[in-house]
Amino acid sequence: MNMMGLPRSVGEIYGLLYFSEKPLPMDAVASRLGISIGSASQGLKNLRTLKAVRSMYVAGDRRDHYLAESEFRRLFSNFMKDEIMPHLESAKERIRRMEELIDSSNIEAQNAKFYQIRIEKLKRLTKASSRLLPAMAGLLKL
Amino acid sequence: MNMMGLPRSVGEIYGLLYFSEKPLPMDAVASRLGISIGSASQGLKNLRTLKAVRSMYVAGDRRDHYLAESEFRRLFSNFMKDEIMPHLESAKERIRRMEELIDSSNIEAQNAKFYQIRIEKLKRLTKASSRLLPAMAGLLKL
DNA sequence: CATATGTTTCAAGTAAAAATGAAATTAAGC
DNA sequence: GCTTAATTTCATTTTTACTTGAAACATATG
Repeated sequence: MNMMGLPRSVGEIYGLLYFSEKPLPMDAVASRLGISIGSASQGLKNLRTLKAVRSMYVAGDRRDHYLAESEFRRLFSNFMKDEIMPHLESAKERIRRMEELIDSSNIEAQNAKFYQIRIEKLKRLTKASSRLLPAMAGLLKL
Repeated sequence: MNMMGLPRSVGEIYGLLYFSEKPLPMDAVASRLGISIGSASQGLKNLRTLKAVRSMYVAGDRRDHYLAESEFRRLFSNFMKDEIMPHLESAKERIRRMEELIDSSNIEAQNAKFYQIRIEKLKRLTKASSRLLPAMAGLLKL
């Protein structure tokens, strides 16, 4: 979770649900972890957005009950699609703009050459990432 | 850098050096980025630890001069080796201890079964990660 | 060796992120 | 449609992370 840029508490919520056979209502999560229901609500919202948990109906109980997505392969591929890929695309866009800037401004030939080489490396990196990262999800045969 | 758990300023230092043909002394980095020399010193220390920059001697100048490592493949594999792999190992260790705990404590058979399945998934994840992540560095032919 | 220049360290200050708690909103059950 | 339980939202507080600046340390040079 830390790697995914989420607070510790969100990791704790996921961990609790991952090791719970029954779906848990929010108040149980909050009291078990000793956090406020406000935090629990926000944390669960984050996890729902990532599709790392889903809420389900439990007969005879008004409360939402939460269940962890336990297929890491699916977690990973969702995260890739929703978080990493958009970043990569915006990186590509920024690199493109940088390139234009260098072409249009009158930088000395030697410096321009250097910048172009560095930009080329960045382009190769983003390209390789776009290729490799989605492939990884496929390789994760868990 | 964010993904690697480093502050923005460290990313800025690396970015500046990445696009500098000449190695830069610390005070140039600090003044160019508008940060204190204390921050610059710490940031460069971080980057040196990651082998993302190296300092070099420049004739006739007492100051250390810094140059960015521009091979992403090398950056990636260093990061993998020094930061990711140790984490993975400690994760494996924690999983092992969890397993022992379940075996030794008298949990009802049905629950124990559930925990074992979840732990099995974690083990497969760490195993796959140990296999895939280093392989990625090799695939990064940039 | 003394001085000046460059660098690191770290306590204190500042900024950013996360948690709380209570008010607002939603919706279930009667 | 009213009541009440459940949940969300958000201003405030708390915590954590980052930056600064000054002192300590290191090292080159005369």
